[in-house]
Amino acid sequence: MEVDVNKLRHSAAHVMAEAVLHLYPGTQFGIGPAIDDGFYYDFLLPQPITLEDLPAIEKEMRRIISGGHVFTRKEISKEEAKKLFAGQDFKLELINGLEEGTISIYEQDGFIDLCRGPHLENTRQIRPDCFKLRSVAGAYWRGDEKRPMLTRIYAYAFSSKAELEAHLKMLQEAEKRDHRKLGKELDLFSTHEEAGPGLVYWHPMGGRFRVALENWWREEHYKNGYEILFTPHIGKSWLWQTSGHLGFYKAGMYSPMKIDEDDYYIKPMNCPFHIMIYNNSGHSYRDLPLRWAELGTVYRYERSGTLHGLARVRGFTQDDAHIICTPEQIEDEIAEVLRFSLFMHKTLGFKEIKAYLATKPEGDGSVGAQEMWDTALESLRKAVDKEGLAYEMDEGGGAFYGPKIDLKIKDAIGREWQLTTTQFDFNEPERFDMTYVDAGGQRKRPYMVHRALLGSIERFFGVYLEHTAGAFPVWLCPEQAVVIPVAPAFDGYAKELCATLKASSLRVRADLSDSRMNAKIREAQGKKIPYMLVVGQKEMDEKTLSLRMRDGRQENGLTVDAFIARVKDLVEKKSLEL
RNA sequence: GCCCCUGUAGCUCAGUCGGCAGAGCAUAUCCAUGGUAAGGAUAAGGUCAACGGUUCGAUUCCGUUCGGGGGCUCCA
Repeated sequence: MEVDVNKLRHSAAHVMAEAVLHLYPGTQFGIGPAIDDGFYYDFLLPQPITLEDLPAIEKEMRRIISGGHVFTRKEISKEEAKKLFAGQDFKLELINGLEEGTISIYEQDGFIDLCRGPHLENTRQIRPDCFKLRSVAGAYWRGDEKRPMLTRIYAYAFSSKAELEAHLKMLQEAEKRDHRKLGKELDLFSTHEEAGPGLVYWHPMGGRFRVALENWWREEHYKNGYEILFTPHIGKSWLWQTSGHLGFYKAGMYSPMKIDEDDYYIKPMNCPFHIMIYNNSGHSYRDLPLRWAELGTVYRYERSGTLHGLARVRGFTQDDAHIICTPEQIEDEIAEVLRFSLFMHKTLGFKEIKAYLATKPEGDGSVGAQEMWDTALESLRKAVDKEGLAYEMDEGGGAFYGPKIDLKIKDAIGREWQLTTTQFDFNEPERFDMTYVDAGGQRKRPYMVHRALLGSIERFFGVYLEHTAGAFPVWLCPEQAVVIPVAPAFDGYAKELCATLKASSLRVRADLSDSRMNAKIREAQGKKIPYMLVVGQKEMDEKTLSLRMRDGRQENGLTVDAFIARVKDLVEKKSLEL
């Protein structure tokens, strides 16, 4: 029988709480909700527990489940609830936050928990083989780091064993694709604790990928009416004071360095520099829109515990741009950014893309007239509609300085990643007094929009490594081909072939090491090189090559020209095929 | 930053219930005339993350620091 997976997860969480209480009397209970792939429960335990304690909890859960206990709901008064949960400080706090008349409790096997429900009818409906305790983690009570740290136990749970197994398999696949692992295996990048954690070193092969990507990025930006800027890495405190960053972003910035009595800060963002260029001269409405892009490397303080491979680092290069335009232009400009972003994602092979629209935060901390927020939001909404994008609203999720729209892509194994972000800025144009002269000779305040399409080059590289499992499309491959002679006697022809291909701008190398051909093929397969060009007597005589592709397909007797033409065509089209 | 786990050769990992540290891959040298995912031999390679403590003796036990991993918070 089909059971509601959310009910199941939530019910299993209660069972886990009961099991934990049996094994660790005196435990205080936090909350235990259902999540995307299972559930968790937060506890304040009388003693620390580790991964090794999970099997015992799981066993106790199975014992409880097999008891066939009924989940019963009861509605009680606030007063009763307080009595019932006496000594459970977290529960009492929750109860205090609830309205009288809305308090319900659920009981199974004598274990009572404060809960809105709904739940399954019987513990037996939780199949013993469709959940699995995953991990222990610290989690602050109500996500607030000033509150006590509870112990959270995570679990996977699905309505069937098959689904659980499929999920575990996906996780295994994710582990294989882990960009940190692939980065090491393919010798693409590294970080060095002794030289500073969270700072990325791009190795030669990672560098080739980056150059190919950035060259394309620049080309497309010029095609799309952008200009490319280069700005300094540090700026005097005046700049950050004026922009407001020293007020609202100080925690993300590094301590200043002193140069000739002035404090200079390394940049966490590129925007103030772009504004300096804007304010360097007067502007007419005829100049607008201005689209100014920069692959700008910024540095931001991230707490040590949050650093993660290429996904969260302390120095990264944003594919940043600022669009400065008139109110009349804003709608077209936003639509254009979205269109450009979708074009890039699709070229890179991402098919599913979703938008998230964040609106004005509650309270009076935000800047900009209500009218500007409304115009901006309207343009964002129209743009997503125009592109036929699915979107979700994030009410109150915008920054204090403007609404934003983020795009998330789905990768090859179904995970979502945020790459593109587009944010209105009602703050800096004001603070820097940016103006243009309109058709009537009036000085007006322009709109400014920040946008990053790939987000940061570092994070994008990480995401793309996981998406492709390291098997990049030919146009982005650090090494597109490797020439493999079947024996040392053919090294000469291999070198000659390699030189010819290089002359045609292919990224290629000849493997003249003293390994045997089989080992060379294995090595090239491991590096996910798309083409292995095997050459021996026959190829040397005929001036051809034997082509082995990384997907295992093979074509013999290809002429050199035919091969070059084929690769050039794929590169030209940014094809995802081999 | 906080909670839990963790740190042995370039990489992946054994191991020492406290007694001078091991394998495979990679590297170097030599042998090998080889046709689509590992040919063979030899050698070299580690102050067992750092610092402090307990001990006759610590890589092993304890503590601190610094990394790494899973989370919390934040975000590109």
